Amino acid sequence: MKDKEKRAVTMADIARLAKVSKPTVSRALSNNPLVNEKTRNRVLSVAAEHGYAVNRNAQKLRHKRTNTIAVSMDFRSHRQNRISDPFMFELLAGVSEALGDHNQDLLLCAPNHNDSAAFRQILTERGADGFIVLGQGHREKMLADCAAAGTPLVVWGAAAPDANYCVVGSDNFLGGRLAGEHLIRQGRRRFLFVGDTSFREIYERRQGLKHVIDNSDQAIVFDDIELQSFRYESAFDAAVRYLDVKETIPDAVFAWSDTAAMAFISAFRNAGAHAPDDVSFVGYNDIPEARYFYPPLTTIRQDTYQAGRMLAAKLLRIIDGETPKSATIRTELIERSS
Amino acid sequence: MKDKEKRAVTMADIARLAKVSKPTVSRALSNNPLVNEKTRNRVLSVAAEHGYAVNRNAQKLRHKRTNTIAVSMDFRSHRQNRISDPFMFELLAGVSEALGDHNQDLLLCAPNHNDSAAFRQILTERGADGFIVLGQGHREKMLADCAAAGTPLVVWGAAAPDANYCVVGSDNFLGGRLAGEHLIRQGRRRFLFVGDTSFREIYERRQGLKHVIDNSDQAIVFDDIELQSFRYESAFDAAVRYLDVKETIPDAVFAWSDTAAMAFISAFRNAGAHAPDDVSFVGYNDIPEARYFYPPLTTIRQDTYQAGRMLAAKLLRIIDGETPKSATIRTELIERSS
DNA sequence: CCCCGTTATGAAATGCATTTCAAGAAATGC
DNA sequence: GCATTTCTTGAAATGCATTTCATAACGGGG
Repeated sequence: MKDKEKRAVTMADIARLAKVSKPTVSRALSNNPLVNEKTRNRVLSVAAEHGYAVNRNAQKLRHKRTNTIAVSMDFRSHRQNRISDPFMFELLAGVSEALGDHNQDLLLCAPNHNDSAAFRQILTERGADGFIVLGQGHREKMLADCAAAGTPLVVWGAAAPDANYCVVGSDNFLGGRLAGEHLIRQGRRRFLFVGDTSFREIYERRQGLKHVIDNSDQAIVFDDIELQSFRYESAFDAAVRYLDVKETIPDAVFAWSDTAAMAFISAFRNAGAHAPDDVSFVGYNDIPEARYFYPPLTTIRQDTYQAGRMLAAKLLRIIDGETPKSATIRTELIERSS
Repeated sequence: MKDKEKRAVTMADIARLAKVSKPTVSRALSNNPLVNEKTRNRVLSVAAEHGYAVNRNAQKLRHKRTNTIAVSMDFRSHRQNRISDPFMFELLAGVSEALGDHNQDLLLCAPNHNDSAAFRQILTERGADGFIVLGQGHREKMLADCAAAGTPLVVWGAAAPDANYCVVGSDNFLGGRLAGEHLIRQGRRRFLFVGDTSFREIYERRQGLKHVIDNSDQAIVFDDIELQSFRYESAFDAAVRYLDVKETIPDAVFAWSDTAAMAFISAFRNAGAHAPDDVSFVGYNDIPEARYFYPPLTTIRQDTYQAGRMLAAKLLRIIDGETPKSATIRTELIERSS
C-alpha cells in the first residue's frame, strides 16, 4: 500500500487520461472561464476519479504567493518555561478560523530569533507570505526592522506611537480605566497593579488605572508588583513574597491577565485575604475559566473572534500592497462577583 | 523598499556572484563534503552577505519530503462552538516543541472533513508529509481508511483494540482507576461520572472508575451524566439540570476533564454542595489552572512534553516506513485538597 | 611521461504546475 | 462568401533547487 503513492498522480497524467494538455487541466481545475464547459467537466471527473490533487509546492513555487501565513507564537517565556495562557489559545483559534475563511494555510512557528534578518528568513525558508505575530514582547525594534525591510506583518499587542507596522490589540488604556473605575465603585482605596510593565500593553493598562486614580477625588494608595514572567507560579510566588513583606494588604488588585489574577486570588486566600469580601480583583482577557473560578472573576474582555479576523484581514491587505492602520478591538468590563 | 524583494535573490544569483555553478552552491549550503573547503566558505559568505535563503518551496518540490507536519486540531465542537481547553493548548505546545526539535514545520489545520479522501488530500494540497491528529473524536473509521490508504498519521487519543494506526495517549483505564481509588480512600460512596462516553478515551476512563467500584467491598452507588459537548457552558448546564432532578446528591464526581470538573464544582457550589467538604471532585489533564482553582483540583496528569515528543517521533518513523506501536504516556494522580 | 584513481566542479535533466504566446476552430458581421 | 472576432487549446518557457552524470584537474605509481 506504500507503492500506490510512490509516484503520485500528476497533472500530466490527468492531461493524458483526459486527452487534453496540461494547461487545459490547470485551467479546468482553477475554474478558468477560458476552458470549455464540456472539457472542464471531463477533466474534473477524470481528476476526481484518480484522486488527483494539485501539488501545492509546485503551485507555490510558480505563483509568487504561497497562501500560507506564518503565525509566530512564543510557547516559552524568557526563562525557557512554557507559557500557558488560555487567552493565547483563544487568540490562536480566532486567527486559525479567520485564516481558514480566507483560504490561507497556517504555519505555526515558535521563533527563537531576536534579529530581524533571521526572523525575515523564516518567511522564505518556510514559504509563507506574511507574519502574524502574537505578542510583540520586547521585540519592537526587531519588528520595526522587519517592517522597514518590507516583510508583511501584523502584530497582536499595543502600538508604539511611532510604530511603522500594523498592530491590532485591545484598547489597553481603556481597559485599565474600566478596571479602575469598577474598583473605585466597589469602594476600594488601596490599589495594587500586577504585571510586567516593560511590555507595552501591560504598561498601558497600568496607565489607564493610574489615570483613574490620579483623577479621583478619593484618597487612594497605589502600589505595583513587577512580575518577571508570564507563568502562574511566578505570579503566585510574587504574591506570597509581597504579602510577606507588606503590613497593609491592598483591597483592590488589577492584574495584567486573568491567569495572574487567579494566582493572586489563590495566594491572597492562603494569607487570609478573601475575595470578594476583603479584596476585589480584576483580571484581563476573560478567559473561559474566569466564569467558573471562585469567586467568578471580574475581567476585561477582548473579543478574540474579532481579533483573529482583523489580524488576518489586515495582513492580507498588507500582502496586497496596502498599508492598513493599526486598530483596537472591542474592550469591555465583564463584571462578576469578585 | 518593496522593490528590494520584488525579485528575491536566487541560487543562480549566488552562483554567479561566487563564480561557481548552481550545484556547487547547493552543495555548499547543504554541507555536502564533495565541495572544497575554500569554495564552500566563499559561497557561504556570499550567500550570507546577500541574505540568501533557499526557497523552501522549490526544495520541497524537488525532494519528495516537505519536512512539514500537518497538525489537525478541532477548534470547534460538533455544535459549531469553539472548544477552549487549556489542555489542548498544552498538547499543541508539546507537539510544536517536539517538531521544532526535529526541524519539522508545523501546519495547523482545522479539518472539517469527515471522509478519508478529503482528509488525505490535505497532505498533498497543503504539502505536508504526515498528520498528527489531536483528538480522534468520532472519526476512527475515517482515520482507519486513511491509514489503510497509506497516509502517515499518528493520533492522540485511545487506541481501538484493532486500530490499524498508531495512537498515543494516556492510560485512560488507569486514570479512571486512580481517580476511583482516590475517591474511595476519601470515604466517598455516591459516585458520578461526567463525560461523553461515545469518545473512546472517555469511555475508558469511565470503565477504569467502574472497575474500582465493582471490585470494592463497599456499597457504592454509581451514576453517569452524558455530556453532549466539550464546552464549559454545556457541562455547567448539565450539572444544573442534574441537581435539579435528583434528590440525592453524589459525594464523588469524576469528570472527563478539568474543565468539566471546574464547571461542575461551580454548579454544585451554587446548589449548596461544596467541595471538598460535601463532595470530592477529580478532573483529568492537570491543566495549569487546576492548582489555582478553589478548591485546588485533584486530577489525573498527562505529561504533554512526553506526549508531544512521542507523537512527533512516532510519526517521523512512520514517514520513514516503519510501523511503531501505539503507546501510552505517564498517567498519574495529582492529589490536591478537593 | 603515461595511466589511473581522487577530488572538485558544471551542464543538463528533473520535480510539477502555471503562464505566455501563438495558432487552430468556430462564430459573427457585412 | 470573405474578413474578422471570439473561443479553445496546446507548445514551450518559467519558477527554483537538487541530482545525475560527465568532465576537468591534480597527484601518485610505474
